[in-house]
Amino acid sequence: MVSIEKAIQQKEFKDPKNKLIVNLLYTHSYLVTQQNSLFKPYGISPEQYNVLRILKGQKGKPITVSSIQERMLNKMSNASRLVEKLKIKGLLKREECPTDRRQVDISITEEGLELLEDLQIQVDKFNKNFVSLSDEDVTKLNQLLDDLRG
Amino acid sequence: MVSIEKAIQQKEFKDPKNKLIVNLLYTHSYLVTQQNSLFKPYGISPEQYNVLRILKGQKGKPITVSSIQERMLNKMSNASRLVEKLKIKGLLKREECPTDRRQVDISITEEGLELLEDLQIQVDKFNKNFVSLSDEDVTKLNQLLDDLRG
DNA sequence: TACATTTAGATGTATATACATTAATTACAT
DNA sequence: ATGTAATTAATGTATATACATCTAAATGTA
Repeated sequence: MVSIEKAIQQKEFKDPKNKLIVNLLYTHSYLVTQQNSLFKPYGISPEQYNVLRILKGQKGKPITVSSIQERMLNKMSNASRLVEKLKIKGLLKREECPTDRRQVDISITEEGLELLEDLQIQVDKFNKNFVSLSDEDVTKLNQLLDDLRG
Repeated sequence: MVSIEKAIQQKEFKDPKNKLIVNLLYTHSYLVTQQNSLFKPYGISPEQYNVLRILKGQKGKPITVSSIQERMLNKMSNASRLVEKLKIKGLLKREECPTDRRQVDISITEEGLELLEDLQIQVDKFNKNFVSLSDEDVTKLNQLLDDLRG
């Protein structure tokens, strides 16, 4: 195991709370770097995957850009631009909302669903593999992260 | 407390390991959003702060760009560009390394140190405030994150 | 020495976040 | 009904990551 102290060549932390902030930032970066490798062969980014997952969860029912935004993991994501990228790739379609012409109805295409079919399997595999803690530790870690934001 | 399920409007997760991945991504985003507000008045980004901290830790001894890179929280950071931004702001200086003309000696300026003086206090305050868990829970959380990468 | 290899740093491009602003449309209040 | 406010999505700009490529300089070897 590579300690953070070693990874960033810092002798020690001011206190455990400061270390926790660094630990979160470092662990996130560690995760995301590996996620990128996973997604790369599929031609989409983790954020674009997030959008596709949201669309698939709609089970055919269209959703607006702002609703996608609200459901994203990172609330600062720019759903409008991510949607545009995915549209160019043919993974979703955009239609004018009939009841409100400001809104746009977004839904996943057959191609989008096909891409997810394989990719989701790989993501699940990756997640299972990445998290090699005991069930108990996973639950505890989830709990503590929830508490941290509490 | 806002559960992730509510925050991203997802009914449930496939399993706790999948939830943990999402939890990490979501908690990170939650943290970074608040960090950005903290740094904004100081005119530097969290990443630029990371560079300045590394330089301050050198206690006057210059350091190369690649060494900065190695010590950064996100190993994919582009230290060369971050250094350039900080140089423009007068917070660090770049000097040609006498023993190897490929390398560049970076060191923090008096202005950089002055900026850190106040900012570090605010960062410590923020961290203490952000992490409102018990000492025991902080230690446990640090441990579990370490294990996760183990 | 001469040439190939490696290393350090800079730079180009694509993607994404952060935040402000704009245009079009809808809702609301008078 | 009309003017104002609010909402939706798009867009502009700055910062940063991700990854490839380039140049200059150092290193290593025949």
